[in-house]
Amino acid sequence: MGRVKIQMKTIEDRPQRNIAFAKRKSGLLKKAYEIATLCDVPVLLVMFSPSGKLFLYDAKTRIEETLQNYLDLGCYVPGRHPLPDEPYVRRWIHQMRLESQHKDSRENSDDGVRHKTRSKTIENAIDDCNVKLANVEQQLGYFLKNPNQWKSRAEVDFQEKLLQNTLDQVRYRKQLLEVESKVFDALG
Amino acid sequence: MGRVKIQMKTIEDRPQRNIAFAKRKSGLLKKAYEIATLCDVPVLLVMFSPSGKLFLYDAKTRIEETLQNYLDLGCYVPGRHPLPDEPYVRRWIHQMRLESQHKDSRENSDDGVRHKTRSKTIENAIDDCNVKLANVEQQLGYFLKNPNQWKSRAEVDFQEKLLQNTLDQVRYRKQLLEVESKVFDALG
DNA sequence: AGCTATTAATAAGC
DNA sequence: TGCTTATTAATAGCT
Repeated sequence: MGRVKIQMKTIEDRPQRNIAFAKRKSGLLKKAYEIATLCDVPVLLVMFSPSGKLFLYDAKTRIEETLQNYLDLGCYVPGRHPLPDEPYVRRWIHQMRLESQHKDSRENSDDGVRHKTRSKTIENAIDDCNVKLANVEQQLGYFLKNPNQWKSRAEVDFQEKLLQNTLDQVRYRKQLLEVESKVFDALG
Repeated sequence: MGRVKIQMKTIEDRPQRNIAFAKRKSGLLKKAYEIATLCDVPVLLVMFSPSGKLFLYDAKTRIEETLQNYLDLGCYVPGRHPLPDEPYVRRWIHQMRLESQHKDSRENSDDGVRHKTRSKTIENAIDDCNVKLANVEQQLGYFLKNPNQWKSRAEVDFQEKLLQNTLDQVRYRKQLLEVESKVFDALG
């Protein structure tokens, strides 16, 4: 939508490409904001400029908003405020999860076919998934807690193995779902 | 850009909201594709429909392409670590984000030369950390707000993609460290 | 899922 | 870097 129609291929001229990125970046961010606002849905947008700079848009969910507020109010600057009440946060997160589950079970209008009636097998698979989730959270927590240790080779190796392990678990989960899905379709 | 101008607030009528989402989703995906193509930049777009269905657009990053060959499977390492401490993690993320913003305000080169000239410096390693930070934050946020959505195949796929991405980044970090190490040895 | 009247984004130019 | 404007592109309301 400019003076001329342009071809959809990489703009060779670097300065021109940077200009196009700058213009379209703001347009894309605006569109992301608009759909998130109008439709009340979570949206995440990650872009890198031609020079490698990171640009993020993250339409916050209630959970993140409230958690962020909680942190901003009392716990942002280390040492300036009492330590955060972690048990409270955990209870609260748990509550939000329950509400989210309830919400999901009520709404099903977009694609109609998302989940058929759930079998016992799939119920068990969900339990299994929750166990994996806890495991993943543990590992991710370790990963997040030790940013300073990314400096040494040994620790990077360790992080790599942890992540590989987690990835393997997710892939295993996917395999399970594929098999279960086939069985479920065959039976129903 | 319709018959009338609309207010930027959540559309209350559910069917209308779903229609708006469907239309704008395709528009946003197209825009994401266009900026990725025209400007040759990595773009990741994640959306959830009003009913919770996942939509993804992921233009391959250069880093992922480079590391595509680097895929040798690691071994199983069971992790025994304390539970993640969300408040601490979020404080840390917030702090890193502020530092990153401050850093960005000092630099404004967007000319596509940064990668080459600074590829082996500590400063670049810090940039790399900031990229990791953003991704890890998204992962943590996803884990926190979508634990119950691991039921569907699409979302497990998404988890896999996120984890693979993080793993690739750690491996990239390892490569950097190896190069730096060699340079250091060569100089001293 | 298609169709237009409109509004919105943006390619060039300044 | 940012503003202007001729054009193209997206989309709100209808069908």
